[in-house]
Amino acid sequence: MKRASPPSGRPGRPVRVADVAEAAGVSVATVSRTLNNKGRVDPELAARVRDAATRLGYRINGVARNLRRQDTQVWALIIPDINNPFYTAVARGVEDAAQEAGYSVLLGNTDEDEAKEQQYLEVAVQERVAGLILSPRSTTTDLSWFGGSGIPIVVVDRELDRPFDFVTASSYDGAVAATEHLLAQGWRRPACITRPSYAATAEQRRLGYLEVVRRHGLPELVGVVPFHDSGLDVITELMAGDHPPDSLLTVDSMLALGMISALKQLRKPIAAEVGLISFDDSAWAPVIEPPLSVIVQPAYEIGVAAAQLLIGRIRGEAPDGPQRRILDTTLIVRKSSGRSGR
Amino acid sequence: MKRASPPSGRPGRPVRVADVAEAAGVSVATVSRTLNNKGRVDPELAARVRDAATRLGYRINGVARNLRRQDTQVWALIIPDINNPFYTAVARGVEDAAQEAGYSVLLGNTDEDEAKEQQYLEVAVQERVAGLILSPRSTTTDLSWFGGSGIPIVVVDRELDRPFDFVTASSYDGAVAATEHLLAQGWRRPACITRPSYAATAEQRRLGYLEVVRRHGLPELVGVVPFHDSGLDVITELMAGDHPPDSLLTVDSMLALGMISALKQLRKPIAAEVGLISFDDSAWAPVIEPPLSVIVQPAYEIGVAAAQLLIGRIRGEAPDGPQRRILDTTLIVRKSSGRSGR
DNA sequence: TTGAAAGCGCTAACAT
DNA sequence: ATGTTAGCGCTTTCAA
Repeated sequence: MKRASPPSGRPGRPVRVADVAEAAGVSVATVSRTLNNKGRVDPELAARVRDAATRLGYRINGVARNLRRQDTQVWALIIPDINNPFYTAVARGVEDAAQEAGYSVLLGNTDEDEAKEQQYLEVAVQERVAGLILSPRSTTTDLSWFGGSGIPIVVVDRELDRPFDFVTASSYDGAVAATEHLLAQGWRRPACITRPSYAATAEQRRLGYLEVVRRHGLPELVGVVPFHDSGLDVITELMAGDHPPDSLLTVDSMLALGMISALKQLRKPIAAEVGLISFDDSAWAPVIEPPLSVIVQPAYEIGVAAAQLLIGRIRGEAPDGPQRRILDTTLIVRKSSGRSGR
Repeated sequence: MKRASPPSGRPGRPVRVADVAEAAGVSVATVSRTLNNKGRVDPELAARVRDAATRLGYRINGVARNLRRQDTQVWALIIPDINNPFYTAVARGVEDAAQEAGYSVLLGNTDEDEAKEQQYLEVAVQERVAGLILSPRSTTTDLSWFGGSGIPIVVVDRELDRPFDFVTASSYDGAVAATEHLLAQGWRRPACITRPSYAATAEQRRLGYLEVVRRHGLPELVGVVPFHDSGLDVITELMAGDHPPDSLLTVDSMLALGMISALKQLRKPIAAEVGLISFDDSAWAPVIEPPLSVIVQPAYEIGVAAAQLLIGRIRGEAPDGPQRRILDTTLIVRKSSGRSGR
């Protein structure tokens, strides 16, 4: 099969500025200036250039431009797992805002794996991305070597133990509100089903929960579920123990699903016998029976805010110190957290 | 705040091969050869080079490498919407396989918008990506101009009307199986709730459904729901009509959720009064009441297969003509499609 | 306003 | 085995 190639120019090879220049009868400098709308250029010449460019099907070589300009139009977005609906939404927010500002985004999933995380960071520097948006695996993720690259970083969702621009939702407040809501519904033994504490958000939620139960002199019931696990074992054990919880706060939607299916298996009807509320809303939450009460994080907006901070840094318009944007969570009361059938 | 910079080298600027060469007391060629494991190089010199590189914190400039090699390590993945769990899974498959083969992926969401799609295609050529994986908005998406770029393309999920490497699940067969399953359960008036026909998969599913109802001499009940709509209006109208369906086949999970919530509103209990089966499995499908019967597409595997085809093309190992990989769908019978309470 | 030419950082052909 | 150097395609001084 013959390889298609644009008219004129070197056969089988992409068209270059030089080809356009030749076709338009001008110098490469004029072509560059025209196509970039930089400096003054005679309207007539400009027209000839544009005409030649479209005629030849010229597409600028971004790699060469980037090398020359010492700059790229690409961001890296490194997150734990795009399959988690929360991160999916964050990614959309980032992507939409990036796109609008003329950037593209390289996506990396770390799967809570430190090696993968470092590998993606490596790619980010090598590709000389214009900026990085990172949701670190752990509060202690190593970015020391990355600092020297001069690439601006915005941390999302999970905080680092070093100061960076940072966007997240108020996990602590959300957990406090959720726990208090459970108590207001009449539950007396709420438990918090959470993730390993190296994830900053999970830890904040546990702390928020703890604050409330302590203040009320209630027992501290915490179940820690590894990532990529829905928590069946943990809840089964908790329920079988001497002091089973009467209600549950889960820190992500996967855990909520895990609890729903576990409680069904344990024949503990939700709302009737055990209250349930979870972080993160999703399309199915209002549809299931009983509808799931949730604390919503503005995930899309978190992504957008991160993008905006990054743009500020890239343009050098941002203030010197690290900036923080803590977005509010919202409590959406549906049926699962209520106390019915008693 | 002073900008951190690595020891030695030009202050405040990234370390280059030349800096490493100088520090190691060798030529740039030797540095390049060492770091790329190409050609023979004296072990002692190699050691000095590696030492200097790590000492200076050298990170290769991928942009320069790409320009020189006329090649990149990046793919573009252009899909309708990463928020759709099906595409999320495809993206993970692509990303994992890409990563393993040493590529990174640039993500673009088109939102079924032709302009955005063309814009991302433009970015892909400009960045001279090594390959493109595309789920086109429409069977007629214009790729004529893209062909000349020489960038290999693999089409996923939705077929194009022109021949390209293509990976999808057998939508037609899946729809046939689902519809037959509905009939086997005793339902007599299955309807197909689908998407606009320019999306090739939706069209295949409608056709599969049609084949079965025609063969059985049953009425053809089709509701077409625009993208980004859950179908409440369509189902309400269908149910209020003279010939309401007694069961539903939906072509994606968002539609399934739409039907579930619509049927609740219409007080038509699922399974008891109307059967439901949907394309695409999800984490919530087995958990809801009644558990949702589904036709599963191997979404992750579709992504992986697309990546493999792409790698074959890039390496020039693939056969000349376009290749097709049609992966099987699987029927998972749960409760929603059964006929209970009658 | 336009053009000539340097040079971004790297690899690879060529010379040693 | 090692070094020298051209050149990838572009932008941007600088000179005309």
